[in-house]
Amino acid sequence: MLSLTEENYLKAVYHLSDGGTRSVLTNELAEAMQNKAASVTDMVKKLSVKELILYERYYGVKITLKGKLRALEIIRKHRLWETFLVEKLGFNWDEVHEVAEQLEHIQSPRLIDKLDEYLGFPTADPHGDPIPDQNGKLKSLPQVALDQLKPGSKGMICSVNSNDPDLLKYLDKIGARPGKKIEVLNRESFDESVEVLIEKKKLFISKEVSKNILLSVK
Amino acid sequence: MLSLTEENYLKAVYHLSDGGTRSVLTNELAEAMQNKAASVTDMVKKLSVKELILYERYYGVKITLKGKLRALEIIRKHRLWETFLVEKLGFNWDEVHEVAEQLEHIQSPRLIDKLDEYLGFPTADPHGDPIPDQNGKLKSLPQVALDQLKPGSKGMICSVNSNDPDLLKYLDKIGARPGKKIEVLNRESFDESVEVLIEKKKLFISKEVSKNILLSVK
DNA sequence: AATATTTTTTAGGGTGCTCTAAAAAATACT
DNA sequence: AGTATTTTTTAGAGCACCCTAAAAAATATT
Repeated sequence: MLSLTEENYLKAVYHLSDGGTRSVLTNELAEAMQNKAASVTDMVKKLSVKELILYERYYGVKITLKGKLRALEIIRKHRLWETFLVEKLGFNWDEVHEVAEQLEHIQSPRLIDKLDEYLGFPTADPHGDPIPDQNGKLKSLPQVALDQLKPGSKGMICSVNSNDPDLLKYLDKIGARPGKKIEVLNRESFDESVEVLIEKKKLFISKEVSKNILLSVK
Repeated sequence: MLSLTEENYLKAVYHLSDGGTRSVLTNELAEAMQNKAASVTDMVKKLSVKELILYERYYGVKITLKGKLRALEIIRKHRLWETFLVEKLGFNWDEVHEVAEQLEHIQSPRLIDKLDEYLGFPTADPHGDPIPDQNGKLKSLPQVALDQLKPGSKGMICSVNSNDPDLLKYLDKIGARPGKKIEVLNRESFDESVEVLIEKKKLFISKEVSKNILLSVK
């Protein structure tokens, strides 16, 4: 049984390590959790006793298989709740993150499986992020960030790599939602902004923003 | 902003005082919260500073209007979630209490209003208990416990005054669910058990159980 | 390579909620 | 009324999670 705080730390480790690929440093985790480094050191020791992460003094942490599965359970809940909020309750996709952060900690395997069924076993949440199944399996297509694509490329927005409400509102306003087709027209050399075509409308997207838009390309 | 613990204490005070009618003693609250009396004393001091209850040393606590409204918000959330679990997710009415105890603490007025709307603004939860509206108003009909009724009386089960899963399962098994019509046939003098008719079936209900079945009678 | 800087850890402390043991107040008993 | 019992409160302490300040280790600079 993990405390709410432990769950949040574990999730942060998972995300910061890109799903267990990289090691995560103490200060990164402190930044993400909005805590001081000293507090992080305490917590990672706790999680490492529980074998959810591997902790080596001065070298940060790696998530274990056990920890990864536990983190994926939480992410599964988060993304199912987000889907529920948008699909059933009529929330906008840019308004659900905060509430889902609370709902993801509800403890009841039955609830989450029933919710999954009620939603028709969705494989992606409203932001396009894949929803892990009961076993923690992710159905993820390869994704490329918009700032990596050459002019001429076409693809579909499949996820937005941010929870910043302002960014999400902005993307919503310009029509850059998951599921939308997008074509890269041109890249300006002076600021690396990119000109794209979304639903027959031309628009410019800054380098900063384009890094957060993930596409699937054929 | 109340902590999870404060919310639970406040709710207990509301329930134990029958909605603010009676005073609640420290030991009652300790029993209800499964804590020691000393811990209760600490907490009631906190809640009384926040003006949610009136606390007088050695004489227990009374809930204030402010406290009552706050408690009703939590109860509203609890009952709306229970309704959701039964109506939408297909839970049985005897399986929802525990999960609703968690869900009731989710902080998001928008969520709860949307949920209310999604459920069609229900006025009673699956146990027949009234759901407070946004202003804390309860739409409650006068209710009588089954053990108070004379043979010959007819009524409808409108709520079951217990969260004991075993009792709820038992009532579910014998068909004594909220909404069911019921007629009192006879009362046995030796053990005060009562013979009733539910959906054309005769059955005996013990004194203990009959105290927890609340009816509305014409 | 020695020194300066940055990162991380340790040490010690604070708050929220819980406990036990002892003291104080209220209540019950003779 | 005076004593015994029950209830409640106070005092002091523990655990989870957070902090600051100082020490230790790693890294960067000259």
